[in-house]
Amino acid sequence: MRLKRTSMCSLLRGKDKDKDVVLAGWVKKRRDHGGLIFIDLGDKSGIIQLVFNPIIDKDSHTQAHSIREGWVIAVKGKVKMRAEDSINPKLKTGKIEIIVKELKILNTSQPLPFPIEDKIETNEEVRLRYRYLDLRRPIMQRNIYLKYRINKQVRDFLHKRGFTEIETPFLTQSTPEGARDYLVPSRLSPGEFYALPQSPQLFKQLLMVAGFDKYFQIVRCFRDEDLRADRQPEHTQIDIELSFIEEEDIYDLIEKMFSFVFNEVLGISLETPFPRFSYEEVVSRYGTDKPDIRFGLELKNISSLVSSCKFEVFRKVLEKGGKVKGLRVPRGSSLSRNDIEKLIREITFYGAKGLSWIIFASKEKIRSPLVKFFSKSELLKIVEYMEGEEGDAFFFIADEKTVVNEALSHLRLYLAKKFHLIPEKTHRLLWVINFPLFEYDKEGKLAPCHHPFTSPREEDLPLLEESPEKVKARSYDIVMDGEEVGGGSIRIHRRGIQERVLEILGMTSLQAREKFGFLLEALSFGAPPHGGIAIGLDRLTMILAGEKSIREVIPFPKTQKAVCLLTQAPCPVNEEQLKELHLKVEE
RNA sequence: GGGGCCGUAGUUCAGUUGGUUAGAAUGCCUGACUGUCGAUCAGGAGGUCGCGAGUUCAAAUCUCGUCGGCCCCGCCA
Repeated sequence: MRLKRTSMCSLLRGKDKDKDVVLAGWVKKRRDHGGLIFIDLGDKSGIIQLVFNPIIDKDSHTQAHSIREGWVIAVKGKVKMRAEDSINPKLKTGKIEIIVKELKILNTSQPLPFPIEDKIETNEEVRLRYRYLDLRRPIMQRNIYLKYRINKQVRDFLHKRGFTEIETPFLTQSTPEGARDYLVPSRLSPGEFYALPQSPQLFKQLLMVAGFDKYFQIVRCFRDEDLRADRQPEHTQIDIELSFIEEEDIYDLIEKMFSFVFNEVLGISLETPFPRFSYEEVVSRYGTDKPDIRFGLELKNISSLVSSCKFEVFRKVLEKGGKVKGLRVPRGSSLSRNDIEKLIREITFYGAKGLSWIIFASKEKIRSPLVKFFSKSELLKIVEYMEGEEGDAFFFIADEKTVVNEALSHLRLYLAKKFHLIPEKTHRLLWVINFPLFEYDKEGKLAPCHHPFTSPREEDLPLLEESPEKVKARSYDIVMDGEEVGGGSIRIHRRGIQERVLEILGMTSLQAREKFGFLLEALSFGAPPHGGIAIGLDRLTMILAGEKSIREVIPFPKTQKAVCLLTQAPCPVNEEQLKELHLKVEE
């Protein structure tokens, strides 16, 4: 006989007393007193206590002895108020319990490899192998629901504003630049491959040419690059593109969208507009293009202060065109030599060769390796320039510009965590704008800062020829709590400029036509001015969930070696499959 | 490609200078128990010390290699 559930476990309350109900779910806990048996029954709503009493129903009580954690059962019973002294304030359903009259065991379970609860110390390896159990934990359910709610609010918001969700292909063409592509061999075209999209970039531009005007898609993107805590081979993007717009339209739209979503999902109201910083400014003040501005510790350039000092390290760096920058740690004078050694180790990963420091306990008590090279008044001058007070510590790095910035921005974050300077549950969003259009890569080649379809600023067009590195892009990043959560640009919509940019990037017109011919052609058929943005849904969810890894908000993520521990993908395939695809595997 | 941390019972960990039968907590199994909610009490089972080789009278422990997980650099237009 079938028991059809009448309520979710955790939705019952005192007002339901004396009701007959049917509940179904997982056995979370069993407390067997021989006579009475208590079982905590749980589902996605939460848990409720069942009471098995041999006097009420001998059969179910006998069966309940054999029930174990993780089993799936359905029960029919009556909602009863608990006695005053046996109320459990920890449960939403703690004032009531279900007196079981009938029990049906729907499934048994092996003993669980780890407890289904929030605070577990289990290895991630084990969690990933049994991901379906890991996902049963309330915190994981919360994360997945959170992502869904964000997803849903974004859709609602964009829908209300006249956007249309349009799909784009997953089997598409490999692009020469950017990240490595995931390739898919073609059976029907021997020796040829599709690529999984790194983003729907070109297709959404084509949709603008097609006149759809306002497009969005919540879409998977693929990149075959090495993984990190905030990077997975496939991630989900909120992809947006509009026609006949400018930067301000995007800022306005996205600020409204974030405000709406934050308010609907978390009840947080955001201050708009978000502050805007130029690329140059954030790099100078924070050493990175994705600063966390929830705390200070800003970088200061002391190059001019030390340009003629006795300290050779500083002088030589400056002679070679490098920089000396530093930051002030309020009340940092408590740092020990050991702590400082640790800081030095931290920055060496970023290529910094050394760290200079001043421990400014008081005007009389200054500890620093620089005392050998600087007079006391010179040191005080530096402290004054850094706006220091007694009890502060100061750290300086001298090197070429990028090393100084990267090392100091890392140091800044490290110290902020160490001194608990980052306010919890506070979010700060900002725009980074005025990026250069190009930058030089390691081989000294010009590469796009954003991507090769980004429009240069109109007024910089003349610079494109003589000094392309000075051209500013019409691109923008949105940064939240030190994470880049999105970025986009106004695109090039005129064929001539697009051809010119590809040429500057070192592509012959033949190569350009081969790879992007369809785009160039599309631009020549009345492409409207257009632009857009892509928001990283996983990163956004991660931050809002307060998680440190993107894997915590992706139901079935991959390990650092891009392996799925649950399914064991990737795996070898048989000869026949390879043959069909015209592939041979090299030993 | 490189650096760091880690791998011992189902799980989380301890394991001293290389030395007896590798321990603890929790989980699991059996039994007792009518108001528990971290139930309690009594008893019990459970180990390829990731894998391989080497050094040694003797290896969880030392060496080399290898596999796997995490963090990071490179990479990620």
